[in-house]
Amino acid sequence: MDIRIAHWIVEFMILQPIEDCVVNTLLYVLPLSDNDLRLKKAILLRRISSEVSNGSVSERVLESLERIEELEYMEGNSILESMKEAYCAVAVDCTVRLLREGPGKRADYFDSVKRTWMARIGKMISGKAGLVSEQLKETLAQIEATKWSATGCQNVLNKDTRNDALRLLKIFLNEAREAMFPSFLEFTAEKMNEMGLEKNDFSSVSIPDQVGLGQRAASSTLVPEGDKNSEMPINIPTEDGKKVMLHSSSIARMGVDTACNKYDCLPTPEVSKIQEALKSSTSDLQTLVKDPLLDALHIAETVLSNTARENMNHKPSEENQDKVDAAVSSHDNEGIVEVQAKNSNIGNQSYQNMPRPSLMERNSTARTYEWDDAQDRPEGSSSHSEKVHLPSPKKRSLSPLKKYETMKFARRRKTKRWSSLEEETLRAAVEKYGRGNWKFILISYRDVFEERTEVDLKDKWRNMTR
DNA sequence: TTAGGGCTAGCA
DNA sequence: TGCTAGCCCTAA
Repeated sequence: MDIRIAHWIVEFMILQPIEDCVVNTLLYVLPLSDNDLRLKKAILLRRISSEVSNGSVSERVLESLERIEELEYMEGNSILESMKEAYCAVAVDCTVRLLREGPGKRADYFDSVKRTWMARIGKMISGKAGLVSEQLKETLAQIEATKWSATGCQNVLNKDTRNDALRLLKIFLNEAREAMFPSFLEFTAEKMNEMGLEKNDFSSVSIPDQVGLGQRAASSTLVPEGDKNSEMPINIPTEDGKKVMLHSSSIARMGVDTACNKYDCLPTPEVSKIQEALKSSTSDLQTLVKDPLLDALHIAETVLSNTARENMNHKPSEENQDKVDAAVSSHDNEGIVEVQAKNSNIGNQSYQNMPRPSLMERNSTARTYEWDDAQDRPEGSSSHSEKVHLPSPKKRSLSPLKKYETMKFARRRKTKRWSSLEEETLRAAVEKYGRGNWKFILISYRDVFEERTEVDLKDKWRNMTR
């Protein structure tokens, strides 16, 4: 699948109220680029949102917030105040949680204070990171004081830090989602609706390869280096038969200013100059280099005509074995089937008295040819000396010994019994996702079904339900 | 990718 | 020898 399409799908799905395992599966199976900062941010927000919906707050949320802060910094965006507050509240809750778990965890608490506050946040303050607020500094001082004061500890314990963290995280998530534009798919659908396009018109929307990955965000920093001058349009047909060209940068601008609806490729003098230079160098190249395709076509025609002539002059041999050899040496598949069928009928009497070969043997016998790049024609052969020779592979029959070697590689997998864990997982997965989604189930529980295929899952379910 | 027919290895 | 779980092949 095209990476751009994968990004559009992930970006759209990640904002939908669907289960995390579906999102995880999408992230696992779809080809994703590492350049789309917007998509990264969406994934991090989704991760935080999942934790919040589960009512849990962990240091993973802290890490996600820090990574979002890095992305915002890379995009040149300012940090939301709600994000700073949420970060502070999550840090407090992560630390106080250990204090609440009893005296036995007191050592862990001080360790957490050291890890979460002294190291992580202290480093951020010294580095002037965007998440640092006055509130955070004050909280740091209070937390540090609890290390030496019993009353300080009690004050911290009296606070409902969990709810504070969850509440502030929710506020931040709402603001962050509002700050982000609609997903590309939603945005495109909305724009097409505005243009009065029918649903069926989507099929006629052409999306060229050069359209960037998630490049519709406001900041031009989302466009990877090197792609900034290579924007290609998305052609969207309108009701009157004309086509509206949406450029990735234009789409980005539309995200900011939807009143702007006329777009073109960066009409700067520099771009025009480069375009002219490219056109000039292309024409120079065309005059210097002869297109090899024409020669290739000519050679192909010659080979085809020679082959046809050769087939017309071919005389069938008298012996049956020769018929088989002819079939083997022929490049015409229909010829192979036909002559093989004849041969099997010819030997039918003796064949009936023989034990029936296994399916594997039958298959390997029927297909026991191998490709050989070696030229089979003797050097200096007068009949072929004037023909054009291309290094094409040829089929040749194999000796019985060779057949056995080939069969060895097509041997059955060793039977592996299903463990109770595999059976239980399969049963639960079918209950959850339904029968028939074997590939999806396999990917979702790859760690359980380590050496299984989707067909194995299907077969096992068939056995279990017999 | 899935469904279903058919084959095979392993076991009682 | 018969049964069956697991595996393979092929059509859709």
